[in-house]
Amino acid sequence: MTDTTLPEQIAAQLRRDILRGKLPPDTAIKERDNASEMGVSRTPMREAIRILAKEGLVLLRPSRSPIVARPTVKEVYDQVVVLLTLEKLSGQIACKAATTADLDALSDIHERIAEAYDRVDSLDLFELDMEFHRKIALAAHNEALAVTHGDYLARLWRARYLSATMRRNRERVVTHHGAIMEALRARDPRAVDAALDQHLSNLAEDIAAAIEAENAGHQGEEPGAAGEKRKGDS
Amino acid sequence: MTDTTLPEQIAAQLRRDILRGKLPPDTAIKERDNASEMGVSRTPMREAIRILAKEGLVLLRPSRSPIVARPTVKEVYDQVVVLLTLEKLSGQIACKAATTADLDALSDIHERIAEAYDRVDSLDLFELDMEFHRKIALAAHNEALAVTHGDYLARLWRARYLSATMRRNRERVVTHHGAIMEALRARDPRAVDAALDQHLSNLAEDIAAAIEAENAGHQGEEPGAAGEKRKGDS
DNA sequence: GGCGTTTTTCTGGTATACCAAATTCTGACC
DNA sequence: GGTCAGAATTTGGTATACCAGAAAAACGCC
Repeated sequence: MTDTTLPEQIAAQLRRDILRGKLPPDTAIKERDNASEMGVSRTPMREAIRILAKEGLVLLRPSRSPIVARPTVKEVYDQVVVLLTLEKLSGQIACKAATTADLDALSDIHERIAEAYDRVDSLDLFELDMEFHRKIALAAHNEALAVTHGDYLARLWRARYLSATMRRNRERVVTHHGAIMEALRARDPRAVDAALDQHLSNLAEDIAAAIEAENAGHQGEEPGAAGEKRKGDS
Repeated sequence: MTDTTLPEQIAAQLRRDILRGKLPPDTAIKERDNASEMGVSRTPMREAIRILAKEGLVLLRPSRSPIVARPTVKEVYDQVVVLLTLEKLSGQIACKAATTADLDALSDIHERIAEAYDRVDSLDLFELDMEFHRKIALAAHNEALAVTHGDYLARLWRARYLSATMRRNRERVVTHHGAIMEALRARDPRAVDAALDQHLSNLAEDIAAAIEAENAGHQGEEPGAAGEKRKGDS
């Protein structure tokens, strides 16, 4: 909350640019240029970059320009594993700790997603989906868990955005969300576990496919190569 | 670790001060004063404070001096729950992914702890213990998991340090670590799960007791900013 | 003509000066 | 004497100027 802080605003703007593809992977984020371009100073821009670095969207290198991260399939998959674990933990705790208000809020988001799925922009839809998952973590009433879970959600934003853009699975998403909700309302830990497992396992596959597709496309520079750029095309 | 970056150094220094009690909870960290006191500028001090804030050691308030965090019992307990979950996940994955080199490194730390337990300073011992748990996460070869797990380890440093200082449990710690190691060597997921569960559940109790004890008598804070003086009774 | 060295430049790191908001102290009025 | 308002001080937020290290380009030597 209190997202009126300047570095947060800058970070949000950059985040959208990255997610929308305006700043593709490997793009250098020069704090000086970006700062003057956005009409702010280097100091808040610097902090904004750190925020994005913490989220894993940009990669900080010593004595080098930060660049937009190009996560490997394994990295993303590993992150999904952690996200799945955290969300399952949230579900388990939520079976005991969730209030009816929590569950109602979850239902509300669920219905908004079902209603808006075919209508809104992918990115906006994504914020809704993220809100749904965030509410699950919130329902556990464990702040540390909610924060860390939220961090992973943010980190996986781009990957999930890619997967969601390349093939929207309305039925699957809505059905899965419904199953999760039902299990939570029944306060049945095993059912929650199963529902989350299925939902996020499918997500992992989609994301892996999306990342593979994206990385297959650029085929140019890869990690490890020092100066292997446009050499030899004269 | 080659991260000799200035903000990291400052953060490390402040971290030790906080853990050692030189900066007790609720102490204001005025970036201006601290900066000039340590002979650096506000900029790196500012970043250092952000690092500690991310670790949960200090609390950032809008338009107010950051203060050393005084976590409640519930907050710490919640964090232990997450740590336990992450470490159990690490153990599960490590049963398949760990190399013999990983396990050997773990054994090495284990023996160093057993050998040094009654000899070294609590804080130094703690870094060893932390290294043991970090190695477990490392053995899963999942970077995101290792990083997040490491974050929680760092966040719980102070609480674990308090608990370890107030009552050292040599037998328990060494025995538990041994059990974890054996289970990992056997690559038996269930045994690993049980061993970690037992170890960290006990830890949770100890930590809760330590935090409660500290918060119970926190009205008499300021037992000496630079040195610990037992000026209570007698 | 190729390769090594030097110089130039670009970039992030650090220090400092300025600004705005908030808290607190003080003084006046009720 | 208590309380509220205003001014000054404190403190974090922001902008900018300076510095050091590294990459790249250009020049010169082999």
